[in-house]
Amino acid sequence: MGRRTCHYGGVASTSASAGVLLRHVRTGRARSRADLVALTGASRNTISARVDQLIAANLLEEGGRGWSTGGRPPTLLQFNSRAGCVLAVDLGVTSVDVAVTDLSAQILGTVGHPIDIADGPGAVLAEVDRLAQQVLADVGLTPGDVCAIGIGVPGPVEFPTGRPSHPPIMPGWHDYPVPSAFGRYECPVYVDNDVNVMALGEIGVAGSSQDVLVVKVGTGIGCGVIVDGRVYRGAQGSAGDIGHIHVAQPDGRTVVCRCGQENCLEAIAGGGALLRDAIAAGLPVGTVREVVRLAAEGNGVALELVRGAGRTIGTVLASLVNFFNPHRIVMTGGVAQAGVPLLAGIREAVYRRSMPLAARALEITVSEAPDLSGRVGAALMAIEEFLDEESVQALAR
Amino acid sequence: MGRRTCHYGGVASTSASAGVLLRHVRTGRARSRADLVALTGASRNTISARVDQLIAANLLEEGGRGWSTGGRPPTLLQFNSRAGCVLAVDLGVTSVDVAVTDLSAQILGTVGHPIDIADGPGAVLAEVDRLAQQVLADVGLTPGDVCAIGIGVPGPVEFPTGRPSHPPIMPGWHDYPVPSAFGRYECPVYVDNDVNVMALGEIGVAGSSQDVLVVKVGTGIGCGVIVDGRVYRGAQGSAGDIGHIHVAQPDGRTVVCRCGQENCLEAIAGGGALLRDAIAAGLPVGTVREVVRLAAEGNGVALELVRGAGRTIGTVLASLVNFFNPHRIVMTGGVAQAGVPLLAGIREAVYRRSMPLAARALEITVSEAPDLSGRVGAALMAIEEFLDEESVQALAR
DNA sequence: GGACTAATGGTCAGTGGTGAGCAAAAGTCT
DNA sequence: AGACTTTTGCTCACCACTGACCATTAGTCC
Repeated sequence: MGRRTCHYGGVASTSASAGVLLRHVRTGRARSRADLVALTGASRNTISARVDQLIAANLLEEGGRGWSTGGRPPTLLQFNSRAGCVLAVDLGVTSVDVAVTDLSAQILGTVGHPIDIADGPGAVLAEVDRLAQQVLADVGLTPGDVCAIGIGVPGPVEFPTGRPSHPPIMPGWHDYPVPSAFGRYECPVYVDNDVNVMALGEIGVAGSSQDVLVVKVGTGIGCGVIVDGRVYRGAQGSAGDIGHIHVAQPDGRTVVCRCGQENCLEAIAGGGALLRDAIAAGLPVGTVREVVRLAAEGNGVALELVRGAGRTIGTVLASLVNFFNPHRIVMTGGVAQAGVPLLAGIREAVYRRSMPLAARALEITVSEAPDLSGRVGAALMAIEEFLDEESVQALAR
Repeated sequence: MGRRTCHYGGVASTSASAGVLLRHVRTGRARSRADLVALTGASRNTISARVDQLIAANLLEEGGRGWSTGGRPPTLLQFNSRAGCVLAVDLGVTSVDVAVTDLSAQILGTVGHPIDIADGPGAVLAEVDRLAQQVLADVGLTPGDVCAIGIGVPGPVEFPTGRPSHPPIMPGWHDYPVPSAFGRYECPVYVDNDVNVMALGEIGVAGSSQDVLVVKVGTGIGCGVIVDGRVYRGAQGSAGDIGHIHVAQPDGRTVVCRCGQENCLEAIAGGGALLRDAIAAGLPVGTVREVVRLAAEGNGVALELVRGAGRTIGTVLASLVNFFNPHRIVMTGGVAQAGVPLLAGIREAVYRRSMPLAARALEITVSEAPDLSGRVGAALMAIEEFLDEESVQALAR
């Protein structure tokens, strides 16, 4: 999601734009026109007119009456999440997942396929398109029903244009105009870094104006930074790149990272490192997923490996907690599926080394569906951006 | 400065509020009405009316004609920085500096005095008031001329109320309503953490919408975090508290910090540590200031100590650069007066351990006046907040 | 049933910003 | 000198939002 600036001037500056109203209803902050009046401070008049517009546009529905608080009960408003659908693409290094969701990011159908990101944008995006057609057909929809497309890719992206920007692990993708590959859907295409996308998925429909870190532990380690409910990107768009932060090994060991540096966080505690250490410990595993499963089954060695990774990640997060003082940290990605042992290691390190003021109220959790957050986040990104543009159009009418 | 939210609705939502126009002129982004039209997108009509209001309020002045670009030359607009004055207070642990500045944060007069912050708010603020009266008299102004007061204090502050919040090194100050001590000035009083205040001073008149870290190395080490030109505070307002981030000592030594933890950044590389190490190395010094002076004079031992501190700070900053990807890092505080050797150590560590994408364009500098940035920042905070409130009033008329 | 209350709809004058159009001022370019 | 350009001032129709007012609806409370 792009940094949303305050629109001064122009059509979008209205005190209660259609997009804002929609967001209030979608997030459940508002259930009636009266709620919207209270939330936005706009006049009943304005709200009424806008809500009528949104109902006419089929984006809102009236849904019966609510509880009375002494007088006439409110007419409940509902977001019509079936007003359209979006394509959500979670592009990984070795696989891609494509989902069709409704406008509430509820997954209607999904399909995955192994790929090699290094095959380049042409081949990979053709495969994505094939999967999209397949999953659309599965749920009985056509390309014409797609309102927007959201794509998360494993590398930095110049968000406004949807072009990857010097991605280290996506050879051949630099500056490729990803949206152009979906021209035939005739709808907006939003592309962002997969971690940013996941972060959106974890904070839910944007709006919780909080400061959150979403840490993805997969093969590598990355972090989505949410400042006041919005994705923070930094100067070059590389904020949250915590995988190559230097970590001191207590035993003085040295591990060389794929980036060439020594003792990077992800070289010690990432999924690749976990697999390597599990094999070295004699566990019968061939993938990270298997290590995580062993830990989930209670295998002592696997448990200790995961917990150790958590501790290492926790030492880095402890520093970031002091610096960033987030409300919440959410763990996601493949390794996060291990759940409890990872969390235990992280909490151990964070609570030991962060300042009490910042750590006391800090919530550290694991994503409820680490394997889905990429798709859900991509869908949410597409929905949020789409509805904002839509709202401007609604106003223009 | 408080997190400035996007004002939807109400009087302040105008596309080009007086405060915004003023800021454009003050920062030099706009020099004429035409510039303001181009910058804000508002109509000529609106801009003209607003500028007239501001001129009537004596906040803007017309100042001759500018260069022609082919047609009629613009009438230049100037901010009238003599329309009032502000009090800027830089409250330290062992001393306080009070300055009177004009509305451009130009210092008209200043005076300092040793204090002990532990004497509590009553005694200390009485002393501040005495100094304020003195410096006002020095420059021929009266309390009635003061438009606003800005105060930086060495601890966390609940900004909206101006009350310190569990400050670890300000015994007796918790929840004390600092602004109430300046009631007789009958003007708004803004209180914030000294590091946040300094950060404001370093980015200049707010508006450079950039992401910046302002690192203060005094007795302790703290960091002001600027996100998109605004102070970032985090969940409990303790963001930027990097002094107690854990640092691995290469030689395995252990240093106990005043906070009780081991190997905190400021216990190894703060001013106190620098003094301790300088004395241990046999240098004839009694204060941090003297160590810094020796380094400035080219003393080899002092130089190496400062550079070493820089390296240690740099290892922490390297992690933060990866995570935060700032445009710029500015060093300030007493130790930063050492300049080159400190910077050399920091750059050495940062460029070695940060990701190239984030480090390449990163600017690391030393404040131009580390000893003044507290006062200038406090003045700027007061001015910015005051002019924003003023602008709302101007609109109400 | 009657009084009260909250949610909503509709009307209408008032206000503030927009954008177009006209005019004047004060330069540059040929 | 005359054409052109840019900046600024002024007027006016237009539009969106506000706030006041009145009316209706559909509940609760007594």
